[in-house]
Amino acid sequence: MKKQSFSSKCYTLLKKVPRGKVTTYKEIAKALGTRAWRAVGTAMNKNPKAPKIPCHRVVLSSGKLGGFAKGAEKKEELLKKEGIKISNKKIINFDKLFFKFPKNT
DNA sequence: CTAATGACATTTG
DNA sequence: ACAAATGCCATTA
Repeated sequence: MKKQSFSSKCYTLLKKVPRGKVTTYKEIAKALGTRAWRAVGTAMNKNPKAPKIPCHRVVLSSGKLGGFAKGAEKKEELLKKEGIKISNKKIINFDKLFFKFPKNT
């Protein structure tokens, strides 16, 4: 397993996101050194490790929730439980709740 | 290998 | 500001 699939890297980064914070597909892709936001979302949809990965903490770069395999409504509820305030499917204090990945590990 | 798909992002009207 | 159209990259058939 020297080189995991692109999706596996996304899950790894996602697990690094602390509870109560959120990240965007674009940031993940950028952290991986790519521009495949699309592929990131596609990878999340597969979500082979559903409860193991906080996929519900990933939102659109616009600050909106985006989509969710179990339903966007469910995702909103989960984020609210994390302590995140949401209004009209939009995250409040998004820039404050936004978790950015470190450049060097 | 080629074509189609998708939990997105950016630009244009 | 919002909606629609276009572009993007990796995965799947």
